[in-house]
Amino acid sequence: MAIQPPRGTYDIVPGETRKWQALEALLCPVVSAAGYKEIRTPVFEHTELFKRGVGETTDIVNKEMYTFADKSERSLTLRPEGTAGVVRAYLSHGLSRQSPPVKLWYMGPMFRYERTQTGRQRQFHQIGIEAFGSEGPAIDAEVIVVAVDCMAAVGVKNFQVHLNSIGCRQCRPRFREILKEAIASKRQYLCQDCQDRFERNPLRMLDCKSPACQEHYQGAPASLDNLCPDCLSHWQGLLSLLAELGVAVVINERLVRGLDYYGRTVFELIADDTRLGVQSTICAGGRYDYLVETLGGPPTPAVGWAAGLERISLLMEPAQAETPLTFVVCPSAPAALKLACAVRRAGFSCELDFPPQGGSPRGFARQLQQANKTGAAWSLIQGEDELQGGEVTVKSMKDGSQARIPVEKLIAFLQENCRNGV
RNA sequence: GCAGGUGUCGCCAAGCGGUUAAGGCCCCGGAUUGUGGUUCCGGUAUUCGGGGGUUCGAGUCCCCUCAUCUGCCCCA
Repeated sequence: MAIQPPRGTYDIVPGETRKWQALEALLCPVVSAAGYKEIRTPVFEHTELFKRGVGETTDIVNKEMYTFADKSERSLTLRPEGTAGVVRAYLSHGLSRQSPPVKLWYMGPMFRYERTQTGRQRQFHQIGIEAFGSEGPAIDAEVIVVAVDCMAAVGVKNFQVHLNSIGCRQCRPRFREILKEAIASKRQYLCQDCQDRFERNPLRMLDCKSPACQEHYQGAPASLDNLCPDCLSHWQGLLSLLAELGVAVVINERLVRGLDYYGRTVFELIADDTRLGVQSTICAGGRYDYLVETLGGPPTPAVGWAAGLERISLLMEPAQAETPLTFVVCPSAPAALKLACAVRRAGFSCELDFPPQGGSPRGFARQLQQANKTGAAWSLIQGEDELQGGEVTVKSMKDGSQARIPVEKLIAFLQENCRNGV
């Protein structure tokens, strides 16, 4: 084939759209039940929003953004994640003046200029929730439980909840220094990336994938041991709430997260499944108490997460094909369409035959063959005879039994014999 | 940005320098112009991702390019 979609993008074709519809249908009730309201924001924003929101030092901003100038030379960027835009909208619409907490959810495409591989593409989809205005650990716990419930709703089972606290404005700078001091003597043995991180973002050293680096970090100080009293009590409060709620967590003091705006609680849902390729994180989030302020709003504590729908989709079974309930078999195109429309308006799905390109109308047997191919449960046969007498023959495609009834009784017949529409 | 793998019909796939490019599925048509699912018959690639080159001759060898996959980095 000559014509391809751009690298990293893909079409969701009819065989797969059902799965996506199912994903949305399954997830939406979970977040709604928890009181989150859907918000839809633009897929592109001012570049500056992401630079300030996500952080200048992050890879996302440095090398992964789809940035372009519009015809008025404004610098715009296809959103690489959802939180910055949601916070912007939250401020744009004065939602910060609503009684807290303000709880929002979103779902849609995100864009990151990366090399593609299993579980990673340039246009991908996320669902996420954000809770603004509550500081206590209870809202952290709720947010995490909603994530766990979402996985249950879509049938994803093999995952762990990794959890950590990386401290706040008070204690993080101090911890950063403690960490640097502890590592300083080993600095020359670290990988190049970690040597850079040492200056720019020391915490990121801790989740380096290099086994050699990890060796050197054995026994390195953990943020959990260096929390200020407030952060410590928040952390302990969260742990006991999650225990109370029966959410098993793995305390992972190496968990840091890539985005600058996180503080205190950070967590990831990590799946163990080869279908994800080398990827494993299906949902990630945390607290970002300074982001609203950073973007020009009032100081507002906030916590949320985003989950990758493609990755979740990889863990789900293929959806069942869609099949019409009935299929009209009739030599007269106008009569066939008329009958099909009547059936459809009564709430039953109905298909009929259309001649292929360059072909002549299909004969009786061929139309029945089409009916069979679509998987229809019933054929509504209206040949010359039936048309004459204002009748229709209803044939079960399952057992071949059939009955000839007046057309007026067709809807009643379907209502009686076919329970749930479809 | 880096490292490997792959690219022959809508899908799977043979072919590995020599006249007209297997096969299967799907699709289309017929056997069967009022009864499907089985079966049988027939049809569908001037062309092998694209461009150069080597050769009497290339899908088959070489070079470049594009796309795709897997991994690194990073992330959902």
